[in-house]
Amino acid sequence: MRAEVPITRDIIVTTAFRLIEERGLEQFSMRSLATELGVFPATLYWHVGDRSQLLGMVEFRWIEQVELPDHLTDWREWMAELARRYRRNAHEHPNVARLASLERARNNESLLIPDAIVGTLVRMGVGDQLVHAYNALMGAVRGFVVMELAPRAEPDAASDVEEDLRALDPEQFPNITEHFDEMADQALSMRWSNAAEHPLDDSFEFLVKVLLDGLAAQLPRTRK
Amino acid sequence: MRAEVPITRDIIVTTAFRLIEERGLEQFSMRSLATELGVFPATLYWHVGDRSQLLGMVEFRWIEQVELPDHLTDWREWMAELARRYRRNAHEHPNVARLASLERARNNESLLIPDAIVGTLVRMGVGDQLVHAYNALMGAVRGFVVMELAPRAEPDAASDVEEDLRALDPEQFPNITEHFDEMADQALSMRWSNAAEHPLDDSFEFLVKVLLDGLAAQLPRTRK
DNA sequence: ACCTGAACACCGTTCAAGT
DNA sequence: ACCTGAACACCGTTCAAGT
Repeated sequence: MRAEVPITRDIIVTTAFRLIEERGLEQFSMRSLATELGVFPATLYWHVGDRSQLLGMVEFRWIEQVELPDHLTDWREWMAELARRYRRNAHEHPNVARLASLERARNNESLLIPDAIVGTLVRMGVGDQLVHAYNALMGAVRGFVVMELAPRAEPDAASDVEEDLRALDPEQFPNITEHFDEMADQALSMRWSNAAEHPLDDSFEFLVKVLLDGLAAQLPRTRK
Repeated sequence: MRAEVPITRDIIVTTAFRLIEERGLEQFSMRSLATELGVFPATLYWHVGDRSQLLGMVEFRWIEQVELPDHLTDWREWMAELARRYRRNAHEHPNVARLASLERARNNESLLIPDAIVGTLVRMGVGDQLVHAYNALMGAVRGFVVMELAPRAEPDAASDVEEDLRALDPEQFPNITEHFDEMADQALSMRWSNAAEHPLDDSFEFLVKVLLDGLAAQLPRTRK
Protein backbone atom coordinates (compact mmCIF):
# COMPACT_ATOMS: atom_id res chain seq x y z
CA MET A 1 0.00 0.00 0.00
CA ARG A 2 1.32 3.41 -0.98
CA ALA A 3 0.84 6.46 1.16
CA GLU A 4 1.50 10.07 0.25
CA VAL A 5 4.49 11.59 2.01
CA PRO A 6 4.69 13.44 4.32
CA ILE A 7 2.83 11.12 6.57
CA THR A 8 1.17 12.33 9.77
CA ARG A 9 0.93 11.05 13.29
CA ASP A 10 -2.83 10.88 12.85
CA ILE A 11 -2.57 8.55 9.85
CA ILE A 12 -0.11 6.35 11.72
CA VAL A 13 -2.38 5.98 14.74
CA THR A 14 -5.46 5.37 12.60
CA THR A 15 -3.69 2.70 10.58
CA ALA A 16 -2.22 1.03 13.67
CA PHE A 17 -5.72 0.91 15.18
CA ARG A 18 -7.07 -0.74 12.07
CA LEU A 19 -4.25 -3.27 11.78
CA ILE A 20 -4.50 -4.29 15.44
CA GLU A 21 -8.22 -4.71 15.07
CA GLU A 22 -7.94 -6.66 11.82
CA ARG A 23 -5.07 -8.98 12.66
CA GLY A 24 -4.73 -8.89 16.43
CA LEU A 25 -2.09 -7.36 18.65
CA GLU A 26 0.14 -10.41 18.32
CA GLN A 27 0.42 -9.97 14.57
CA PHE A 28 0.98 -6.24 14.80
CA SER A 29 4.50 -4.93 14.37
CA MET A 30 6.13 -1.60 13.70
CA ARG A 31 7.58 -3.08 10.54
CA SER A 32 4.28 -4.37 9.18
CA LEU A 33 2.74 -0.98 9.95
CA ALA A 34 5.54 0.72 8.04
CA THR A 35 5.00 -1.61 5.10
CA GLU A 36 1.27 -0.95 5.16
CA LEU A 37 2.00 2.77 5.01
CA GLY A 38 4.63 2.40 2.27
CA VAL A 39 7.31 3.92 4.41
CA PHE A 40 10.50 2.87 6.21
CA PRO A 41 10.23 1.74 9.87
CA ALA A 42 12.46 4.57 11.06
CA THR A 43 9.91 7.07 9.80
CA LEU A 44 7.40 5.90 12.38
CA TYR A 45 9.87 6.53 15.18
CA TRP A 46 10.28 10.08 14.09
CA HIS A 47 6.53 10.70 14.36
CA VAL A 48 5.33 8.71 17.36
CA GLY A 49 8.32 7.78 19.49
CA ASP A 50 8.46 4.07 20.10
CA ARG A 51 6.05 1.18 19.95
CA SER A 52 4.82 1.62 23.50
CA GLN A 53 3.93 5.26 22.95
CA LEU A 54 2.14 4.42 19.73
CA LEU A 55 0.05 1.79 21.53
CA GLY A 56 -0.83 4.44 24.11
CA MET A 57 -2.16 6.66 21.32
CA VAL A 58 -4.19 3.81 19.88
CA GLU A 59 -5.60 3.17 23.32
CA PHE A 60 -6.62 6.79 23.66
CA ARG A 61 -8.25 6.72 20.24
CA TRP A 62 -10.37 3.89 21.61
CA ILE A 63 -11.33 5.36 24.97
CA GLU A 64 -12.40 8.69 23.51
CA GLN A 65 -15.11 6.91 21.54
CA VAL A 66 -17.05 6.22 24.72
CA GLU A 67 -19.59 8.96 25.21
CA LEU A 68 -20.90 9.97 28.60
CA PRO A 69 -24.65 9.65 29.12
CA ASP A 70 -26.24 12.96 30.00
CA HIS A 71 -26.91 13.65 33.64
CA LEU A 72 -30.68 13.92 33.47
CA THR A 73 -31.40 10.34 34.48
CA ASP A 74 -31.06 8.96 37.98
CA TRP A 75 -27.67 7.76 39.14
CA ARG A 76 -28.43 4.08 38.84
CA GLU A 77 -29.51 4.37 35.24
CA TRP A 78 -26.60 6.69 34.47
CA MET A 79 -24.06 4.23 35.88
CA ALA A 80 -25.65 1.27 34.12
CA GLU A 81 -25.81 3.12 30.83
CA LEU A 82 -22.17 4.21 31.04
CA ALA A 83 -21.12 0.64 31.78
CA ARG A 84 -23.09 -0.56 28.76
CA ARG A 85 -21.53 2.04 26.48
CA TYR A 86 -18.07 1.14 27.68
CA ARG A 87 -18.72 -2.52 26.98
CA ARG A 88 -20.33 -1.82 23.62
CA ASN A 89 -17.25 0.07 22.53
CA ALA A 90 -15.11 -2.83 23.65
CA HIS A 91 -17.14 -5.28 21.60
CA GLU A 92 -16.88 -3.05 18.56
CA HIS A 93 -13.07 -3.09 18.81
CA PRO A 94 -12.17 -6.10 20.94
CA ASN A 95 -8.49 -6.30 20.08
CA VAL A 96 -7.83 -2.67 20.88
CA ALA A 97 -10.04 -2.93 23.94
CA ARG A 98 -7.86 -5.65 25.41
CA LEU A 99 -4.86 -3.47 24.78
CA ALA A 100 -6.56 -0.62 26.60
CA SER A 101 -7.00 -2.71 29.71
CA LEU A 102 -3.26 -2.40 30.23
CA GLU A 103 -3.61 1.32 30.90
CA ARG A 104 -0.63 2.26 28.88
CA ALA A 105 -1.95 5.64 27.87
CA ARG A 106 -1.05 8.22 30.44
CA ASN A 107 -3.19 10.88 28.91
CA ASN A 108 -5.03 13.28 31.12
CA GLU A 109 -7.90 13.59 28.71
CA SER A 110 -8.80 9.96 29.28
CA LEU A 111 -9.77 10.96 32.81
CA LEU A 112 -12.97 12.66 31.67
CA ILE A 113 -14.99 9.52 32.29
CA PRO A 114 -13.43 8.87 35.71
CA ASP A 115 -14.19 12.46 36.64
CA ALA A 116 -17.84 12.05 35.75
CA ILE A 117 -18.05 8.82 37.72
CA VAL A 118 -16.53 10.46 40.77
CA GLY A 119 -19.05 13.27 40.47
CA THR A 120 -21.93 10.86 40.35
CA LEU A 121 -20.66 8.82 43.28
CA VAL A 122 -20.32 11.96 45.38
CA ARG A 123 -23.84 13.02 44.51
CA MET A 124 -25.05 9.57 45.47
CA GLY A 125 -23.59 10.17 48.89
CA VAL A 126 -20.90 7.50 49.14
CA GLY A 127 -19.03 9.79 51.51
CA ASP A 128 -15.66 8.52 52.67
CA GLN A 129 -16.12 5.31 50.70
CA LEU A 130 -15.54 7.27 47.49
CA VAL A 131 -12.28 5.63 46.42
CA HIS A 132 -13.50 2.16 47.18
CA ALA A 133 -16.80 2.59 45.42
CA TYR A 134 -14.94 3.98 42.44
CA ASN A 135 -12.39 1.16 42.38
CA ALA A 136 -15.00 -1.51 42.89
CA LEU A 137 -17.17 -0.31 40.00
CA MET A 138 -14.25 0.44 37.72
CA GLY A 139 -12.44 -2.80 38.47
CA ALA A 140 -15.50 -4.99 38.22
CA VAL A 141 -16.93 -3.51 35.02
CA ARG A 142 -13.67 -3.08 33.12
CA GLY A 143 -12.40 -6.36 34.49
CA PHE A 144 -15.49 -8.28 33.44
CA VAL A 145 -15.11 -6.96 29.92
CA VAL A 146 -11.43 -7.92 29.81
CA MET A 147 -12.26 -11.42 30.92
CA GLU A 148 -15.12 -11.66 28.48
CA LEU A 149 -12.87 -10.62 25.60
CA ALA A 150 -9.91 -12.75 26.66
CA PRO A 151 -8.75 -14.55 23.53
CA ARG A 152 -10.22 -17.97 23.18
CA ALA A 153 -8.24 -20.83 21.83
CA GLU A 154 -7.36 -20.44 18.20
CA PRO A 155 -10.39 -21.19 15.99
CA ASP A 156 -9.05 -24.56 14.86
CA ALA A 157 -8.63 -25.65 18.49
CA ALA A 158 -12.19 -24.78 19.50
CA SER A 159 -13.52 -28.27 18.98
CA ASP A 160 -10.66 -29.71 21.05
CA VAL A 161 -11.67 -27.48 23.93
CA GLU A 162 -15.25 -28.57 23.53
CA GLU A 163 -14.24 -32.23 23.60
CA ASP A 164 -12.11 -31.70 26.70
CA LEU A 165 -15.03 -30.11 28.50
CA ARG A 166 -17.51 -32.76 27.46
CA ALA A 167 -15.11 -35.39 28.75
CA LEU A 168 -14.97 -33.96 32.27
CA ASP A 169 -15.10 -36.62 34.96
CA PRO A 170 -18.33 -36.37 37.04
CA GLU A 171 -16.40 -37.71 40.04
CA GLN A 172 -13.91 -34.87 39.92
CA PHE A 173 -16.21 -32.13 38.63
CA PRO A 174 -19.65 -33.03 39.96
CA ASN A 175 -21.13 -29.55 39.76
CA ILE A 176 -19.94 -28.52 36.32
CA THR A 177 -20.95 -31.82 34.80
CA GLU A 178 -24.37 -31.71 36.45
CA HIS A 179 -25.05 -28.21 35.11
CA PHE A 180 -23.16 -28.71 31.89
CA ASP A 181 -25.92 -27.57 29.56
CA GLU A 182 -26.34 -24.29 31.38
CA MET A 183 -22.62 -23.56 31.66
CA ALA A 184 -20.98 -24.93 28.55
CA ASP A 185 -19.77 -22.26 26.16
CA GLN A 186 -21.49 -19.68 28.37
CA ALA A 187 -19.42 -19.46 31.53
CA LEU A 188 -15.96 -17.89 31.80
CA SER A 189 -13.23 -20.54 31.48
CA MET A 190 -15.74 -22.94 29.96
CA ARG A 191 -16.17 -21.37 26.55
CA TRP A 192 -14.90 -22.49 23.21
CA SER A 193 -16.54 -19.79 21.11
CA ASN A 194 -15.19 -16.28 21.19
CA ALA A 195 -16.93 -13.24 22.63
CA ALA A 196 -18.17 -12.04 19.26
CA GLU A 197 -20.17 -15.22 18.68
CA HIS A 198 -21.31 -15.59 22.25
CA PRO A 199 -21.48 -12.24 24.02
CA LEU A 200 -22.27 -12.52 27.71
CA ASP A 201 -24.99 -9.88 27.57
CA ASP A 202 -27.22 -11.27 30.27
CA SER A 203 -24.32 -11.97 32.61
CA PHE A 204 -23.18 -8.41 32.20
CA GLU A 205 -26.61 -7.03 33.01
CA PHE A 206 -26.69 -9.31 36.03
CA LEU A 207 -23.32 -7.98 37.19
CA VAL A 208 -24.39 -4.38 36.78
CA LYS A 209 -27.53 -5.03 38.76
CA VAL A 210 -25.64 -6.83 41.51
CA LEU A 211 -23.09 -4.04 41.73
CA LEU A 212 -25.63 -1.26 41.90
CA ASP A 213 -27.83 -3.13 44.38
CA GLY A 214 -24.83 -3.87 46.54
CA LEU A 215 -23.61 -0.31 46.30
CA ALA A 216 -27.01 1.05 47.29
CA ALA A 217 -26.88 -1.16 50.36
CA GLN A 218 -23.64 0.54 51.40
CA LEU A 219 -25.07 4.03 51.27
CA PRO A 220 -25.95 5.89 54.45
CA ARG A 221 -29.66 5.55 55.14
CA THR A 222 -30.45 9.09 54.02
CA ARG A 223 -30.85 7.72 50.51
CA LYS A 224 -32.54 4.59 49.40
CA MET B 1 24.01 -20.99 34.39
CA ARG B 2 24.66 -24.69 33.85
CA ALA B 3 22.03 -27.35 34.17
CA GLU B 4 22.44 -31.07 34.25
CA VAL B 5 21.29 -32.83 31.13
CA PRO B 6 18.82 -34.38 30.55
CA ILE B 7 16.57 -31.52 31.45
CA THR B 8 12.91 -32.05 32.36
CA ARG B 9 9.67 -30.34 31.53
CA ASP B 10 9.21 -29.61 35.19
CA ILE B 11 12.50 -27.74 35.44
CA ILE B 12 11.68 -25.75 32.33
CA VAL B 13 8.29 -24.65 33.66
CA THR B 14 9.68 -23.81 37.10
CA THR B 15 12.47 -21.74 35.61
CA ALA B 16 10.13 -19.97 33.20
CA PHE B 17 7.85 -19.11 36.12
CA ARG B 18 10.77 -17.64 38.04
CA LEU B 19 12.13 -15.66 35.11
CA ILE B 20 8.73 -14.18 34.25
CA GLU B 21 8.25 -13.20 37.85
CA GLU B 22 11.73 -11.72 38.20
CA ARG B 23 12.00 -9.82 34.95
CA GLY B 24 8.47 -9.49 33.65
CA LEU B 25 6.74 -11.15 30.72
CA GLU B 26 8.07 -8.54 28.31
CA GLN B 27 11.66 -9.51 29.07
CA PHE B 28 10.98 -13.22 28.93
CA SER B 29 12.03 -15.13 25.83
CA MET B 30 12.56 -18.73 24.85
CA ARG B 31 16.16 -17.90 24.12
CA SER B 32 16.87 -16.27 27.46
CA LEU B 33 15.23 -19.23 29.16
CA ALA B 34 17.46 -21.60 27.19
CA THR B 35 20.51 -19.58 28.19
CA GLU B 36 19.46 -19.64 31.82
CA LEU B 37 19.19 -23.41 31.63
CA GLY B 38 22.48 -23.80 29.78
CA VAL B 39 20.82 -25.45 26.84
CA PHE B 40 20.06 -24.71 23.20
CA PRO B 41 16.68 -23.12 22.35
CA ALA B 42 15.63 -26.10 20.28
CA THR B 43 15.82 -28.30 23.35
CA LEU B 44 12.93 -26.42 24.90
CA TYR B 45 10.75 -27.11 21.90
CA TRP B 46 11.33 -30.78 22.22
CA HIS B 47 10.08 -30.74 25.84
CA VAL B 48 7.24 -28.22 25.94
CA GLY B 49 6.06 -27.55 22.41
CA ASP B 50 6.09 -23.86 21.64
CA ARG B 51 6.11 -20.65 23.65
CA SER B 52 2.34 -20.44 23.92
CA GLN B 53 2.07 -23.94 25.37
CA LEU B 54 4.85 -23.23 27.84
CA LEU B 55 3.04 -20.12 29.04
CA GLY B 56 -0.03 -22.24 29.53
CA MET B 57 1.93 -24.55 31.80
CA VAL B 58 3.28 -21.62 33.79
CA GLU B 59 -0.26 -20.34 34.15
CA PHE B 60 -1.41 -23.69 35.47
CA ARG B 61 1.49 -23.78 37.93
CA TRP B 62 0.11 -20.49 39.24
CA ILE B 63 -3.56 -21.37 39.47
CA GLU B 64 -2.96 -24.64 41.29
CA GLN B 65 -1.43 -22.72 44.17
CA VAL B 66 -4.85 -21.36 45.10
CA GLU B 67 -6.36 -23.58 47.76
CA LEU B 68 -10.07 -23.94 48.22
CA PRO B 69 -11.43 -22.98 51.65
CA ASP B 70 -13.19 -25.87 53.32
CA HIS B 71 -16.94 -25.97 53.12
CA LEU B 72 -17.71 -25.68 56.79
CA THR B 73 -18.27 -21.94 56.80
CA ASP B 74 -21.34 -20.24 55.40
CA TRP B 75 -21.43 -19.47 51.70
CA ARG B 76 -20.76 -15.76 52.04
CA GLU B 77 -17.62 -16.30 54.05
CA TRP B 78 -16.56 -19.11 51.76
CA MET B 79 -16.90 -16.94 48.66
CA ALA B 80 -15.14 -14.00 50.27
CA GLU B 81 -12.31 -16.18 51.50
CA LEU B 82 -11.80 -17.80 48.10
CA ALA B 83 -11.69 -14.38 46.48
CA ARG B 84 -9.07 -13.26 49.01
CA ARG B 85 -6.94 -16.32 48.42
CA TYR B 86 -7.11 -15.85 44.69
CA ARG B 87 -6.02 -12.25 45.06
CA ARG B 88 -3.29 -13.09 47.56
CA ASN B 89 -1.82 -15.55 45.13
CA ALA B 90 -1.92 -12.91 42.43
CA HIS B 91 -0.06 -10.44 44.61
CA GLU B 92 2.59 -13.02 45.42
CA HIS B 93 3.26 -13.57 41.71
CA PRO B 94 1.91 -10.50 39.92
CA ASN B 95 3.66 -11.00 36.60
CA VAL B 96 2.46 -14.56 36.21
CA ALA B 97 -0.96 -13.56 37.49
CA ARG B 98 -1.42 -11.09 34.66
CA LEU B 99 -0.42 -13.77 32.24
CA ALA B 100 -3.03 -16.07 33.75
CA SER B 101 -5.78 -13.54 33.07
CA LEU B 102 -5.44 -14.39 29.42
CA GLU B 103 -6.73 -17.90 30.04
CA ARG B 104 -4.22 -19.54 27.82
CA ALA B 105 -4.11 -22.77 29.78
CA ARG B 106 -6.73 -25.12 28.55
CA ASN B 107 -6.22 -27.60 31.31
CA ASN B 108 -9.17 -29.37 32.78
CA GLU B 109 -7.62 -29.53 36.23
CA SER B 110 -7.79 -25.76 36.48
CA LEU B 111 -11.56 -26.16 36.59
CA LEU B 112 -11.53 -27.45 40.15
CA ILE B 113 -12.10 -23.98 41.54
CA PRO B 114 -14.88 -23.19 39.07
CA ASP B 115 -16.53 -26.46 39.97
CA ALA B 116 -16.50 -25.60 43.66
CA ILE B 117 -17.91 -22.15 42.95
CA VAL B 118 -20.72 -23.63 40.90
CA GLY B 119 -21.50 -26.01 43.74
CA THR B 120 -21.68 -23.21 46.25
CA LEU B 121 -23.87 -21.06 44.01
CA VAL B 122 -26.29 -23.93 43.52
CA ARG B 123 -26.49 -24.54 47.26
CA MET B 124 -27.15 -20.83 47.73
CA GLY B 125 -30.15 -21.21 45.53
CA VAL B 126 -29.34 -19.02 42.56
CA GLY B 127 -31.53 -21.26 40.43
CA ASP B 128 -31.61 -20.44 36.75
CA GLN B 129 -29.34 -17.47 37.31
CA LEU B 130 -26.43 -19.85 37.82
CA VAL B 131 -24.36 -18.90 34.79
CA HIS B 132 -24.86 -15.20 35.32
CA ALA B 133 -24.02 -15.31 39.00
CA TYR B 134 -20.93 -17.33 38.17
CA ASN B 135 -19.81 -14.99 35.40
CA ALA B 136 -20.52 -11.87 37.44
CA LEU B 137 -18.47 -13.07 40.41
CA MET B 138 -15.68 -14.53 38.31
CA GLY B 139 -15.46 -11.56 35.99
CA ALA B 140 -15.63 -8.96 38.73
CA VAL B 141 -13.14 -10.56 41.10
CA ARG B 142 -10.61 -11.74 38.55
CA GLY B 143 -11.08 -8.55 36.58
CA PHE B 144 -10.52 -6.32 39.57
CA VAL B 145 -7.25 -8.10 40.28
CA VAL B 146 -6.11 -7.75 36.68
CA MET B 147 -6.82 -4.05 36.75
CA GLU B 148 -5.13 -3.65 40.11
CA LEU B 149 -2.01 -5.39 38.83
CA ALA B 150 -1.97 -3.63 35.47
CA PRO B 151 1.58 -2.42 34.95
CA ARG B 152 2.11 1.12 36.06
CA ALA B 153 4.33 3.46 34.15
CA GLU B 154 7.97 2.48 34.30
CA PRO B 155 9.46 3.43 37.69
CA ASP B 156 11.39 6.37 36.29
CA ALA B 157 8.19 7.82 34.82
CA ALA B 158 6.22 7.66 38.07
CA SER B 159 6.96 11.24 39.05
CA ASP B 160 5.88 12.44 35.60
CA VAL B 161 2.53 10.76 36.08
CA GLU B 162 2.21 12.34 39.48
CA GLU B 163 2.97 15.77 38.06
CA ASP B 164 0.43 15.31 35.28
CA LEU B 165 -2.25 14.41 37.79
CA ARG B 166 -1.44 17.28 40.11
CA ALA B 167 -1.68 19.63 37.16
CA LEU B 168 -5.24 18.64 36.26
CA ASP B 169 -7.45 21.58 35.36
CA PRO B 170 -10.24 22.09 37.93
CA GLU B 171 -12.45 23.46 35.15
CA GLN B 172 -12.16 20.29 33.13
CA PHE B 173 -11.94 17.80 36.01
CA PRO B 174 -13.91 19.41 38.84
CA ASN B 175 -14.60 16.19 40.72
CA ILE B 176 -11.19 14.57 40.62
CA THR B 177 -9.45 17.78 41.60
CA GLU B 178 -11.87 18.40 44.46
CA HIS B 179 -11.29 14.91 45.88
CA PHE B 180 -7.69 14.71 44.84
CA ASP B 181 -6.29 13.75 48.23
CA GLU B 182 -8.65 10.81 48.55
CA MET B 183 -8.14 9.56 45.01
CA ALA B 184 -4.54 10.27 44.11
CA ASP B 185 -2.38 7.16 43.88
CA GLN B 186 -5.33 5.17 45.24
CA ALA B 187 -7.89 5.03 42.47
CA LEU B 188 -7.56 2.97 39.28
CA SER B 189 -6.20 5.12 36.43
CA MET B 190 -4.94 7.68 38.93
CA ARG B 191 -2.03 5.78 40.43
CA TRP B 192 1.68 6.27 39.96
CA SER B 193 2.85 3.63 42.42
CA ASN B 194 2.53 -0.02 41.53
CA ALA B 195 0.27 -2.54 43.18
CA ALA B 196 3.01 -3.93 45.41
CA GLU B 197 3.58 -0.57 47.08
CA HIS B 198 -0.06 0.41 47.19
CA PRO B 199 -2.33 -2.63 47.29
CA LEU B 200 -6.00 -1.78 47.05
CA ASP B 201 -6.94 -3.97 50.00
CA ASP B 202 -9.86 -1.91 51.26
CA SER B 203 -11.28 -1.41 47.80
CA PHE B 204 -11.18 -5.15 47.22
CA GLU B 205 -13.00 -5.84 50.48
CA PHE B 206 -15.53 -3.23 49.47
CA LEU B 207 -16.05 -4.93 46.11
CA VAL B 208 -16.50 -8.35 47.67
CA LYS B 209 -19.06 -6.98 50.10
CA VAL B 210 -20.93 -5.17 47.34
CA LEU B 211 -20.97 -8.27 45.18
CA LEU B 212 -22.20 -10.58 47.91
CA ASP B 213 -24.80 -8.11 49.14
CA GLY B 214 -26.02 -7.58 45.61
CA LEU B 215 -26.06 -11.29 44.93
CA ALA B 216 -28.04 -11.98 48.08
CA ALA B 217 -30.61 -9.46 46.90
CA GLN B 218 -31.09 -11.51 43.73
CA LEU B 219 -31.87 -14.73 45.55
CA PRO B 220 -35.40 -16.03 45.81
CA ARG B 221 -36.85 -15.00 49.13
CA THR B 222 -36.61 -18.49 50.61
CA ARG B 223 -33.10 -17.59 51.78
CA LYS B 224 -31.95 -14.40 53.36
C1' DA C 1 11.55 18.94 9.00
C1' DC C 2 11.09 14.56 7.32
C1' DC C 3 12.62 10.33 5.24
C1' DT C 4 16.02 6.66 3.51
C1' DG C 5 19.13 2.94 3.92
C1' DA C 6 21.67 0.22 6.55
C1' DA C 7 22.96 -1.72 10.61
C1' DC C 8 22.66 -3.88 15.50
C1' DA C 9 21.04 -6.88 18.70
C1' DC C 10 17.69 -9.47 19.29
C1' DC C 11 13.32 -12.84 18.57
C1' DG C 12 10.39 -17.82 17.77
C1' DT C 13 10.73 -21.86 15.36
C1' DT C 14 12.35 -25.70 12.36
C1' DC C 15 15.34 -29.32 11.00
C1' DA C 16 19.03 -32.22 9.83
C1' DA C 17 22.54 -34.15 12.27
C1' DG C 18 24.66 -36.07 16.15
C1' DT C 19 24.75 -39.33 20.51
C1' DA D 1 15.13 -40.28 23.47
C1' DC D 2 17.34 -36.11 23.83
C1' DC D 3 20.35 -32.48 22.38
C1' DT D 4 23.40 -29.65 19.13
C1' DG D 5 24.36 -26.46 15.57
C1' DA D 6 22.88 -23.87 12.12
C1' DA D 7 19.60 -21.68 9.56
C1' DC D 8 15.19 -18.90 8.29
C1' DA D 9 12.23 -15.30 8.64
C1' DC D 10 11.26 -12.17 11.35
C1' DC D 11 11.42 -8.30 15.33
C1' DG D 12 12.25 -3.03 17.74
C1' DT D 13 15.29 0.57 17.55
C1' DT D 14 19.16 3.73 16.30
C1' DC D 15 21.76 6.63 13.39
C1' DA D 16 24.26 8.72 9.81
C1' DA D 17 23.10 10.38 5.58
C1' DG D 18 20.21 12.37 2.31
C1' DT D 19 16.60 16.11 0.67
